[in-house]
Amino acid sequence: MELSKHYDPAVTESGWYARWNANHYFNSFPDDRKPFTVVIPPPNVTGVLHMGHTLNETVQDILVRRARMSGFNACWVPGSDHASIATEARVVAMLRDKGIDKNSLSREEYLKYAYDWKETYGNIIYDQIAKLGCSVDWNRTSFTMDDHYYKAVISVFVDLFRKKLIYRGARMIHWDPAARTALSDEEVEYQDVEGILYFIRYPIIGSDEFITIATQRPETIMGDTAVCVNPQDPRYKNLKGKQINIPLINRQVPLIFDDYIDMEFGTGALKVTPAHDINDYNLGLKHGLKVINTLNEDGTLSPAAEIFVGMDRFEARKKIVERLRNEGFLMKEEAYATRLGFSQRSQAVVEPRISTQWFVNMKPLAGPALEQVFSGAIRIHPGEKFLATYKYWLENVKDWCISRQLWWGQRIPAWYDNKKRFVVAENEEAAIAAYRQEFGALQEGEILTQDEDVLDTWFSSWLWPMEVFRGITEPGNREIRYYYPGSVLVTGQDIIFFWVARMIMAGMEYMNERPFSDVYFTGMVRDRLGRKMSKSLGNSPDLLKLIEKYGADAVRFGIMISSPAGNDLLFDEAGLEQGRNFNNKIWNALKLVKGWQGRLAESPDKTESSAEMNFAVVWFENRFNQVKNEMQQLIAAFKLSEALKNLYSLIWDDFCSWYLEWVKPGYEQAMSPAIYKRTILFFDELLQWLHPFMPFVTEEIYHLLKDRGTGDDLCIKQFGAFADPDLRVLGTGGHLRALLTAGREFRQQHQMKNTEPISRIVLPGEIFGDNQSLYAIIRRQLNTSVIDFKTNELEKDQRIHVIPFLGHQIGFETEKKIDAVKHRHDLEEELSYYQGFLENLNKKLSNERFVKNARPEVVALEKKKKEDTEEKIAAIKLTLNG
RNA sequence: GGACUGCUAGCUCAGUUGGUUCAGAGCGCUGCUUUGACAGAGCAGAGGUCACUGGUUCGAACCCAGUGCAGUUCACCA
Repeated sequence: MELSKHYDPAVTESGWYARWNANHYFNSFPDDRKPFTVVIPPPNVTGVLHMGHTLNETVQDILVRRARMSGFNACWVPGSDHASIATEARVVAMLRDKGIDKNSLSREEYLKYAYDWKETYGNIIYDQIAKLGCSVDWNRTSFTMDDHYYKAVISVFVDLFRKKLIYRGARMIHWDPAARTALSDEEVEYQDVEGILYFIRYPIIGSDEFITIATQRPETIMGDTAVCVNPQDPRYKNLKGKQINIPLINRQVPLIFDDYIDMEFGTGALKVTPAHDINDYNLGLKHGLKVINTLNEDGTLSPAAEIFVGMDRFEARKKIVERLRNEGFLMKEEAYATRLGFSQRSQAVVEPRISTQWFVNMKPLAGPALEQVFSGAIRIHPGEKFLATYKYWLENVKDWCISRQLWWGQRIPAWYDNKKRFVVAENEEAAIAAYRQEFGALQEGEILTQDEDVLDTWFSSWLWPMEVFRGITEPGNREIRYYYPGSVLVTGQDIIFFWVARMIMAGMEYMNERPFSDVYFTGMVRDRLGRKMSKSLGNSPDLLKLIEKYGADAVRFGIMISSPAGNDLLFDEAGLEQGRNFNNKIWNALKLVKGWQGRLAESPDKTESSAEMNFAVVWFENRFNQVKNEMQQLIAAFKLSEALKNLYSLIWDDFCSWYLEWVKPGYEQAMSPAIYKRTILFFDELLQWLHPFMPFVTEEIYHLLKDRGTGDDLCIKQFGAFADPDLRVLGTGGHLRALLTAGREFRQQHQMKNTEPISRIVLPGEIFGDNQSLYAIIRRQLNTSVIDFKTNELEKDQRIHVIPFLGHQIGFETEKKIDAVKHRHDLEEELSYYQGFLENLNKKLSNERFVKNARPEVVALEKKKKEDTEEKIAAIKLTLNG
């Protein structure tokens, strides 16, 4: 069969993915093998996979495929997350485009639209996961709003409520005015912004005096219910018992005293607005102040504000500043650097707001989660970066606000009577029963009404490692017993609190066991210049287009090769190009090896060329063992990028550039069948080791290399055992390569083409021993027919070019005269380097303190270095004077 | 403001318990090479005061202290 010039991923990738699935290679069932369980961090159904997902999925696939090929029963569960706020925002926007107002719909009608949306986008994401080659078990696809999953979330809510770990109460929470819902602390992102500090004077009642306060938020003065100063502040001591008038609305509020006030800041006087600031709220509690909420849910001013009612808060700020200025209350404005909280999903500026919400009491859950990580039961990679953050968060964890004023999500299972008394139960029927028990029978005509709100998405995601195996809804079932706990969780470091810590809490609470043994945090994907990927910068590439252009293997390669463990990944298409070229390199090696198939010698091999005696074969086998050992260690330490680099270099340099050249038959020569067979085996195994990283090209070439029986697919081929490398063989290989390089350099310097033979090479015999196949390599690679070993008889002949080599001398004899001047110059430079080196060694060895204090091995090593260097110097001198 | 992490070749990063065959890799760069697997390539090569300043040590990219810069994260000072 004629093989194309370049490898073409498009034709092979879809075909192989379909075949793997048809053969159910990715479907897992509990059996006698050890499980290797990975649950995908479920992407939001709101959109498409971005490069961060691509990195995560690739890492997971590498680990899962490797486990599958290492005797484990690998199970990778795919799925998606309903992402309540984000999806609701998208669906509402979609409806608006269609001219439909969400508020005109019933809950049921709305949810129908939302589910349609989910079907469309969820499937796009799954298609991308497949295109990337991810070996997930599609039969296990889970969604956080599946029926059983929904039930699991509800039952966990009910259970935690009964355990008094969930409560309902009025608290100061973060309010997203755009999404019109409460948020958890984690969903608020702070940004430094340039603000203005306004100095406003408030009239003191019963005098002509004023007291000046400083604020960033003049639009909240209508919510002021006090002005506060430090009791130690001499400026204000005389104002005790005074009332203050709020400008514009003329409301009287008391002047209060509290240590909390920093006398240095601003004017040392604070306007207290308990409804709109957490600190003011606390002050209000302490001093029994009124709470006046001047903002509506959407961020406009409420009737309680009295003025500018219905105007947006930022617009109102401008107007109020204007009026304060006109009416003489605004004393000055100062530029002020501050920090504002933004909603992670809607980007709206978050408002502190007092509101009745549901909360999880986190402290009791945090303890075991902390212990799991600190005892080493759960290992975090890379540890040093995240341990401290993890610990701090858990030790200072605050209660988790879990209710959201949305429709897309699990509806809170609480039912209220007319008097707002409530019961929590799995469903309405149970609620009625529970109600009767707690409050007695319902009044005639009275009904219980379910809470309108839904739960935070993360309140469902935290059950993911359990409920994908129905561990909550069918506790103790066969699957949860087999697959739980999972092996490794791969995710972005940005959701360590949102998800990872909470999963550990839930796992400990409901399984009394960690949900996974290792957590591998990938970095953030940035562009080539280190900027975050964002839509507005247009630097976020389209995954499917990249796969179309380079192939999925190249995308995987490109993203892994530049992704050192735990560091941010600077995404650059150059890496993908490197991956594509790598595909092609392997493809061409295939073409070369296939070409030998028709040239196999008919007679059995003679001893000299038989594979076991052949230096190239022996050397490569050991080199491969060396890399296998290195890779094993690197992968165990989650250094996947390093492992891939080693393998890349093994294939490209050691296999293609050295090994294949060494065993390549000469022009019109036959190929040794024994060596051919070994070469195919090496190739097979190289593909196998590469397969987890680049599954498509390896599977394709594996099948082109040789006819395979049914079911002999690389995807499920089990790794064999491997030995430690023989270091002596590796050493000799290194010398051989150095010799060949020296020969090439010699040719380069003297403009000798490869076709022009070197008539004779003189080598010190002790370096390479008596392996004939090795000398055969030297002869062919350097294009020479004669190798002599009489180094001490190197004639003083213009045609002999003598160079120092590993403390010895080697000579190249040619037909033409060589340029001796440049040669001398190089040698002299080399000589002076070694002389300097020797001087240092001598200095060190004559230093009594060194000889006395250093370990004996080190001293011996230095002495050996000295001897070697002296030998080298002698060899160079001999050459120069020779 | 606190905490953490990093600073090694033009770029991205390795460098395990301190020992000048240890200053490395990939990409990029420079030169040469085109009938025989591969120009999506081959071969050869150039590039670094290991952020800075001190200290410990016979010896420091590596350990310690300080400084600078960058990044991450936490924090209620209006």
